Amino acid sequence: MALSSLAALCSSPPVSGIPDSPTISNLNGFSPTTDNAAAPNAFLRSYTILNEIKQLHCRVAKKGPTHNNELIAKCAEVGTPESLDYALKVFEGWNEDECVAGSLFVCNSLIRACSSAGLGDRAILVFVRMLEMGVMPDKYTFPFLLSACTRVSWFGEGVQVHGAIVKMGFAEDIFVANTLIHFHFECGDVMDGRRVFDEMPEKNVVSWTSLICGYSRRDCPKEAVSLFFDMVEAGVEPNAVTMVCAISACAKLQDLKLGERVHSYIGDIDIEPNGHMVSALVDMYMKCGAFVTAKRIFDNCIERNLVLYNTIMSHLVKRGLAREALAVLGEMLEQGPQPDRLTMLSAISASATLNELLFGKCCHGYILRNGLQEKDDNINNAMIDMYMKCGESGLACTIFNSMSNKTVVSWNSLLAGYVRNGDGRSVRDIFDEMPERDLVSWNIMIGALVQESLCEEAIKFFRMMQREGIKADRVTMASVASACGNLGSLGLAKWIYHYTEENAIERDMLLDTALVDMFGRCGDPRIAMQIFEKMEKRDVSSWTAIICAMATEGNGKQALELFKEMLCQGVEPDDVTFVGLLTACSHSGLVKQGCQLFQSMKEIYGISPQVVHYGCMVDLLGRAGLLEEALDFIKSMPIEPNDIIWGSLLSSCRTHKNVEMAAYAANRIPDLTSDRTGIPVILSNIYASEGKWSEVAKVRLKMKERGMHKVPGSSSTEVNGTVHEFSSGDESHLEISRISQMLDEINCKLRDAGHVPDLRNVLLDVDEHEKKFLLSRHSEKLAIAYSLISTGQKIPVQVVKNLRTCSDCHTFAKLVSKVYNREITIRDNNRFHFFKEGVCSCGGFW
DNA sequence: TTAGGGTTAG
Repeated sequence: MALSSLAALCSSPPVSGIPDSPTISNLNGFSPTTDNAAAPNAFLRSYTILNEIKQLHCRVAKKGPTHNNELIAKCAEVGTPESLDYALKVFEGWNEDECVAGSLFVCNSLIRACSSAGLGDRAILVFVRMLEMGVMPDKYTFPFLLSACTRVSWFGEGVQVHGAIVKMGFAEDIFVANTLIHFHFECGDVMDGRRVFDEMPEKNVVSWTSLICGYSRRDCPKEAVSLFFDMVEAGVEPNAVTMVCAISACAKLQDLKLGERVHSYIGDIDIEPNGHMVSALVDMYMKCGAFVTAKRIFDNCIERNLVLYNTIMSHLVKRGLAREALAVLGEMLEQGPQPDRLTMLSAISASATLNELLFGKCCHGYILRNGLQEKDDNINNAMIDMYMKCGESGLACTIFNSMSNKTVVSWNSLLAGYVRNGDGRSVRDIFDEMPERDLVSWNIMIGALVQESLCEEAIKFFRMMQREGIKADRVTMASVASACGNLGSLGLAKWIYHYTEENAIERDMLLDTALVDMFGRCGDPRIAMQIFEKMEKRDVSSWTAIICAMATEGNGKQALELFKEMLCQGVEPDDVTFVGLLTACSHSGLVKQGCQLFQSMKEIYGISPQVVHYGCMVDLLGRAGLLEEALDFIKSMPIEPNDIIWGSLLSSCRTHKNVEMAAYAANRIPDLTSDRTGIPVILSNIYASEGKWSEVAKVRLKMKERGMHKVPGSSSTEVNGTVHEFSSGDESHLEISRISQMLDEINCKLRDAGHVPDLRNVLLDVDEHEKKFLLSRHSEKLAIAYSLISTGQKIPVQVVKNLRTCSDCHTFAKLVSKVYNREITIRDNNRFHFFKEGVCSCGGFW
């Protein structure tokens, strides 16, 4: 469809770069071209009246000044800026002789015309001038005048007008009071507006409607709908305008049931739905998620006006149905009405979603030819976004630089574009350069840092944002939760959760899913489950997050149960769901179930396994000790196994102490220098644990030659909000003597309980006594000992380790949990271990 | 004479 619309959208084919400059034909303000083509009758009428004005002007010149009143009234009737300018000039030249009967009518007409044309300041000038000339305003003057004040946001002047109304005794006039309600609500003075309504001796449908509309527009849609029912109760019958206001309030509340209830009144009171009402209904049903009803109302409406088209288009784009939105645009281009700036806003947005650069450029051309960008910064902002999404940062910058009024949205669009296109340096420069930063700017930066896995930096930015007094929202908190999940700090996770509750941050599926994921990764699957269970709506990401939370906990059975429930609820799994499921099986030794799931991925769900899924399978078989099967699986893979696959097999060889296969796997890794997986370290550890020190020396020499270093083991634990970090054999902690004493006490108790240290975990060629000492000072042991001496009996010990925990530390933690009756959690670089009463949740699968 | 629908960036 996009291409068929191109011809209609472009008067000339687009060229590379920015299309031609605008050419707006202008004939005394009336353009006989496209602008008036949609409303030929209105145009002809205006044109006829303009001719009449010209004739009148000739007569005035001949007959003298008294005909000026007639001239002004005619110009006001035309209502264009040019005719009004002319009328105002004539009005300025008024003298006292011309204050004849009928001048009040002329003044009122002129004020009304200026107000309608958006020339509120002129309307007020006319009012001042009429007072100077001694023409006394009447009850018709004030609604026009207040309306003018409202339109140009001259609230101070409006309040003075209110004073004049009271003094002159027009306050009880129903028309004047209705306009006052509207005026005060538009100013934001809800209380004053309400007072006017309450004090009215007599109210009509317009009074109620003004109040309902006022509350709705002032972000009090609940009150608006409640007033609608009060009005019905009071026996005042709603009209079409009331219905539009009430429907619009339901749309703001996104309350489908309420919307349907209000909608039903249209039938009850037998109002013929007009264009305004249809647009409001379509908008309401779309905002309430009733897409089918909205579409049906749109399809059934024969006389589709501009606003209706714009409403449906913007919602289609928001729902990701960009092609359908462009199909609606195609209909408009064929049948009218002519697209305006809001149509083009949606069209640009659709082009951006679809990556349709050519179509986006055509929209740009149309916008320039019709001068739509001149009065609307949003259009330029949307075009910056569109060009950025299409990867054309140069064109986006050209528009940005050409803008005389760059708003924070323009800067944010540019910033988000650079984040998307991966230019990290520019991102920071732009952020620092921004004259003003709002919530969205900070969200873009925090999101970008999380995307780049710079999670500590993301948390720092969040703190900076708080210091600057910017209040976080659900988007901020979802990014922060994601950062925290990567860091694995349960203390921070709890703080983040508490922060969202304390600050009443609006919760949605995105934030809830991020919180579930965060608690899963930070080792509290119980809280993850509590949040998940309370979620009203869950998509595939939410289900995947809870499945992964169960997987890291080692609760494979529950992960599989959740998967079943997810399928029952009609949610289709994706590739990430299967990573969670296969990991869950792997961590729980559910080999058979894992193999079945892997099989079903392609056969039932049509998802082709990627290298990550093959990695999970190698892990699943390897952990269960099925090393030969794992090797056969690798050999049968349809894709080339990478270092992660071989690294996974290597890890299993370490656990199950198969040195020969480890050497075989290590030799399959094409380039040991691409050390993302710590493969040489694992290999040297395997040799060391078997006492093959000459092999260890060879691997370490290779590592040294290639400039690679073993990452030292380090564990951290959080005590009273402070993170304490320990490396292996670390003696730098201020309380090291107490920690050592505690470790000695623990070791005695464990020895009494029959524990024999597994010295194969000491990867250095030293004597047995030294080995025992080194083993007793592994970083996780130091962290556990410190936590035991610094926290109360009931507080669980939480340790995060950067590498995989060794078998001796694992046994140590199990026994400590029993002897000291304390729950211990260790999150290593692979999974969680929950120790309680001498048992670990991993069941030996690590 | 008064009151009404659609708005870009994370």
